[in-house]
Amino acid sequence: MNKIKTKNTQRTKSEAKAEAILKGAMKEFLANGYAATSMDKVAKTAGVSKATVYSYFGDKESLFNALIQNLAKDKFQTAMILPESESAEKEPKLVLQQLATKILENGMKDRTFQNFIRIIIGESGRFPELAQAYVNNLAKPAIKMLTQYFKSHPELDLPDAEAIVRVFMGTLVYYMMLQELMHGKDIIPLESDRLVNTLTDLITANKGK
Amino acid sequence: MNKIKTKNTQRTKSEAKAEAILKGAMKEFLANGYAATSMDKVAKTAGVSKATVYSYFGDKESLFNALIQNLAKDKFQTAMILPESESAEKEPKLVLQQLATKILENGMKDRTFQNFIRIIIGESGRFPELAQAYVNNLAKPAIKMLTQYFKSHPELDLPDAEAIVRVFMGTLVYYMMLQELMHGKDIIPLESDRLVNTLTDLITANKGK
DNA sequence: GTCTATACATCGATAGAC
DNA sequence: GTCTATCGATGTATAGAC
Repeated sequence: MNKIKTKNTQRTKSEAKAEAILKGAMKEFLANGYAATSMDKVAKTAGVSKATVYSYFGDKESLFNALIQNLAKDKFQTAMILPESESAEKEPKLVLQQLATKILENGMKDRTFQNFIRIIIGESGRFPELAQAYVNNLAKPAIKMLTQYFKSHPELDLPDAEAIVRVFMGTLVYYMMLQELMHGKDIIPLESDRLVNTLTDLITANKGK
Repeated sequence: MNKIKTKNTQRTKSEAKAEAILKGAMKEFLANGYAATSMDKVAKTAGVSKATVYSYFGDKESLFNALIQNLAKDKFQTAMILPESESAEKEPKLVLQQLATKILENGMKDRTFQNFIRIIIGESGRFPELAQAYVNNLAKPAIKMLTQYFKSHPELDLPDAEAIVRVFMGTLVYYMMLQELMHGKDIIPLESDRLVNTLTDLITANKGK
């Protein structure tokens, strides 16, 4: 039991240091991108020596991989918002409006998340596995969840739920991308309410046949 | 006249060399990103010495700026496809289907264009002016053109043409991004025809009131 | 004007002290 | 295990020959 305790303490210490390194790596990589981030900077920001960084993560590429996989699996999982439990009884148009508004609100203000998206896309050519980690851990669950919602509301009369989900998500992502990531807010302004209203109207219009 | 001729010849030569440098810079920057591209590599790919590159473009940042602005203004302007002139007489649903299909076809196969998008987004935090050049020269004209089309078809009964355009473009861009840029093709497959059909159906459904 | 050669800083990674 | 010190390679940028 004493042995176990000691072991746990050691592991905790190690994990604490590994976490400090990951935290420093996050700040630097998200701010400067992969190539422009030096291991010296990561070590200094993490408060350890460069040799310690290497002893924990092997090399720069492995550290970057560990960081991004970690962010995709843990940190930004919360970016996916589920329709609340009471939503089953509410009007679909209202549920979708609230969902879209929440997604936009969360995404438009979170600079860290925006930098995460920037680096994932920017490095998706050179680190395809990291882009796929994003797809698997963030995009795919969100799509599945929304698809399930649409399929559970046959009164919406949507013949292709999977495709509708892409319209829904694509509209919101493209808006965040143009207005925030690409700094288009003042060049091509558009109120988010107009977008959300138009989008949810299109989906719930019911084609009146 | 002789003087002028000489001057023109000189300028042509200079411009030819500047073009060669830009061509080399394009290959390297689009393949490796900004930070990971060295001026040595650019010079070698362009077939000139490094000093010549610096004498033409000052420093690395200026060269990158010149290149991306050039690509946004000239090379990828063609990525924007106009509805054909006869389209005024055709069914809107058919026009939109053909337009969406064309946009997807052009975007999904063009690796150079995909790398251009990758670097624009990836560097949009550190080079906001370049992201805005993309918005001004590529996104904004496309949006304006489509908005004009929707406004000229009142029978579609679209209360907010600007917002509808964002839905249209966003759906297509998000699809290209997930399937191609982020290598999600095999993880979350979806036939482009289903997407295009669903999208154009939504817009032309006419709400049957 | 265009080249070669080089200055000077910083990179990723490791050896060796403790 | 974690540090300091340092290696060789490579980066941006420029000086000087022609």
